[in-house]
Amino acid sequence: MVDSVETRERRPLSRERVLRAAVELADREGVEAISLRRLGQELGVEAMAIYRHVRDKDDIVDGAVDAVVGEIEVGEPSEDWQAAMRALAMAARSVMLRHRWAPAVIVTRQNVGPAMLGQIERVLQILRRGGFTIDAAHHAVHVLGSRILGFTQDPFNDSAQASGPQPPPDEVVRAFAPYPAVAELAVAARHDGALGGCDDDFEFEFGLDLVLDGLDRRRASASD
Amino acid sequence: MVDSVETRERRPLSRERVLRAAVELADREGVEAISLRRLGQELGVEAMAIYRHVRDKDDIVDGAVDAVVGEIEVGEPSEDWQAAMRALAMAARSVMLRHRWAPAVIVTRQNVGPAMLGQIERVLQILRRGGFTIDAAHHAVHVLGSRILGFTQDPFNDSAQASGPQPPPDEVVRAFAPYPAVAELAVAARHDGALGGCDDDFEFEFGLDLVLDGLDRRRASASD
DNA sequence: AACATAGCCCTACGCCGTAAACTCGTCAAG
DNA sequence: CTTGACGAGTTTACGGCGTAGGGCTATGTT
Repeated sequence: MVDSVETRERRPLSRERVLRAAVELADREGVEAISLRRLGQELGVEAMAIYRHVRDKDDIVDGAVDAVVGEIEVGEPSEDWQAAMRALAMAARSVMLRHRWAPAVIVTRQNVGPAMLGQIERVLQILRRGGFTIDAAHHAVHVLGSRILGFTQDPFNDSAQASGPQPPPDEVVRAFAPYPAVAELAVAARHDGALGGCDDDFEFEFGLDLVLDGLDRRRASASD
Repeated sequence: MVDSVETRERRPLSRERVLRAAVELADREGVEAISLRRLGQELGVEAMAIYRHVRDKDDIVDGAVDAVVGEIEVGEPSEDWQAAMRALAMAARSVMLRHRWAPAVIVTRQNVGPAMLGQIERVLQILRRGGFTIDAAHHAVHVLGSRILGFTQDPFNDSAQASGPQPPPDEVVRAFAPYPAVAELAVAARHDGALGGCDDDFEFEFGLDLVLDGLDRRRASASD
């Protein structure tokens, strides 16, 4: 006897499948359209079934965002760091244009998924290979992240803000094992700032002055 | 006979009072805490009473955001445009630090309230007085807006995206009457870009190159 | 005195996220 | 062949959400 329709066409659910559906739904109808009932409907399943594969709704949204960030394609980076960063930025932009809901969501959440960490790693490697000091690279990530790349809300926020008992350096290194440049930065960032994290005020003024300088240089340019 | 408690201590509601309560509530418990029932509770009133003074919930959130933007204090701007912009940016930052929920919300919404328009107007005046061409000022607003000032998602988006029948220039001018520099820009922006609005791609690359240039100049600096 | 209006309340509807208990097919151990 | 555990999915229920629609009352106007 043949399998019933239900049995045949219901491939088992999975985190992957849930997140993919969430991204597609957000692409079609905006982030607000993401709800468990709606997602279940989209997947041919009751809403609560989704909880087998996902912690809660935030986990879905964070996961969808990280999936989008993961779409940013990475070729072998050019030798010239500016060219490499430019290529990465344009790749990021084209992805964000495919998923217009994503940037706004990224800004809202401070959660940093693996794909995002991977991109930060890539940026740091490009910069360090281009001759940036750790500090300079750190500031560069802040400036690039928020506006240009559409990700980052620095990953060390927790250790920085909490100011409670900080994990020992080697534990930090282990947590960031697959991301050596990020780990290097994480350790370096603990030595200076009073709280061991980023000095937000400094990063803000760094970016501000960078922009003001750049604008001054282009002040009189009239071409569009 | 004395007034009942209800009659005496219930000053009439007003849009002002609702928005102020919304800002305070968001400051205390985050934007998500803003709900009509909760707001009513906060104001000593049933939820539905709020609808007499406000269109809907989005109107409340947009209004709260604009109220926050309106908190940015503006002294007489310095002669030096860089100093003036720096002062404005720092003022904006200090306000945003008082209302940490605001920047993320601003990014989400493309609604531009009067306070926000007023700030854009101020920025444009500073820039034009500093010798910027209209075009250069336009690009500068884009670069400054999203990261540094925490507002702007350009105000001409509608006319740019819609690409339907555009209102005649004089109508645009009238809509922006209290904001002469904005109006000037709005008219200028219609002459060039294929769609009569901003060329998003250009703005993106402009900001990108500005940042890359600036970073290159600071590449080797080691101080934090 | 008659009525209009403003300001607020009440009820109800269809959404939402999620806790808890259920069903049911699969499969290994006895 | 029975039994029992287990995992995936379902069902039900709860409290909260935005808001449409209508009702009540106090005040002001004529």
